[in-house]
Amino acid sequence: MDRAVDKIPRPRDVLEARILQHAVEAFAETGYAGSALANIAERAGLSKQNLLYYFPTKQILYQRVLDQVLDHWLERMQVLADATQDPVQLLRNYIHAKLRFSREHPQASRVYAMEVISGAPIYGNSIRDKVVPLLQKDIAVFESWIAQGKIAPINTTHLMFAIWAMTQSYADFSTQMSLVLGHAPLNEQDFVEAEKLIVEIVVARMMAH
Amino acid sequence: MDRAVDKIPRPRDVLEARILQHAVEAFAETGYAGSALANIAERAGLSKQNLLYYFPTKQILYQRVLDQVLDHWLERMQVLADATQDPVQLLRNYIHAKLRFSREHPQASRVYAMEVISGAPIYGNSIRDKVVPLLQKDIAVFESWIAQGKIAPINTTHLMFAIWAMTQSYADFSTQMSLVLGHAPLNEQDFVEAEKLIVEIVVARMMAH
DNA sequence: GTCTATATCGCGATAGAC
DNA sequence: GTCTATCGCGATATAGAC
Repeated sequence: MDRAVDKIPRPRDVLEARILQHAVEAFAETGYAGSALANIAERAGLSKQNLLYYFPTKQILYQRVLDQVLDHWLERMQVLADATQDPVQLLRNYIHAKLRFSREHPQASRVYAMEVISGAPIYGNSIRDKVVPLLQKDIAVFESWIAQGKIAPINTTHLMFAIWAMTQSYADFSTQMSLVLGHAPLNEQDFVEAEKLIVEIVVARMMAH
Repeated sequence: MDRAVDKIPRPRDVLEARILQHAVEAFAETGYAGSALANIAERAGLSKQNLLYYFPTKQILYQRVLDQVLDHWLERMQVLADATQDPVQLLRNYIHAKLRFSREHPQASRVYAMEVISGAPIYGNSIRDKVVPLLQKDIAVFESWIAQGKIAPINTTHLMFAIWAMTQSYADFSTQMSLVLGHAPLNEQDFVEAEKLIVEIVVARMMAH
């Protein structure tokens, strides 16, 4: 019976969600050490002391932020699991999904990127346990396609790195891209062009013989 | 006459260089706000107060670090300027040079990446004045190749973004790559495989008709 | 759960002797 | 140029009233 009640969002849940949302923004803009709890609390509309009631330490808040980022991302990246479609279409869907995430949640991508660039001092264990197995699963899918002769042989691990890098960069390096393109922020057309190019160069190699 | 004397590295120059070197490492590991001057000074073997004699403020030190990173990088990236070679070989050289930089100076790449991801709050003007013109010049080279019918038509700007992202990621995301590959740090063979794949997928598209 | 008040600390930066 | 000493600030975190 308690379970039934738990399904209704209590004030605590919505408040925690609001704090987490503003924490993502802050960490993306100024990093872990550069973000002040007082500033995050102010954005979320409560006192710093009150924020510490919900998240006892800064590090716990940070880990919860990354948990949410990762859960959200992993949920959206299950595209390759659908084995009913052909490789090219699956890869299109995969690139599309990853680019959409970069467009719709750039701050989430940036917080994760900064953690990895810093050597993942806090979140390394979770990356090893949650992200790496998923990447390896996707790499295994590529391998099976090659074994079945559906695509040309290729180094699947580095292909995955390449796809990851190209899609991720439209969130992480959007500042630099905007300076090159002459407008900010990146718009829908930029992402359409990006997807077109990434799909093209990846598919061109996959179909090569 | 004074000039002749200046060519001999004075103690000040070598000390500043040593400080900058350790500052790059610190900023790459913990970011701007997360790095303490006392820690950088300790790495370099002098007192915090003494460090502040050479670099009056933390921000000045940080900008000098980025200046050095960029100068070094721009110097190495003049590959496309050589118009005597054919496009494919030039592009190979370009990718090779950028990957070498990621391998030999990963910390430099990471400091720059974190600054860009954060929205370039401190170094944005320098990026606009020094990096963007260079990228646009390289993009113009691609355009000329297309105009001359040497390579297949393609969105050159996003092709540049793609090459940048793929090569850059071998410095910035090496922590995650090491977890996937099962060994750290990345070794020479990893970079050979990376270069092979990046060249393949880019060239495959360039030669497509 | 939210508030006021405060403890405790590390940081960047400065002053001044030598 | 290097040293000792210290200022002033902002940070995380805690204590306790309501």
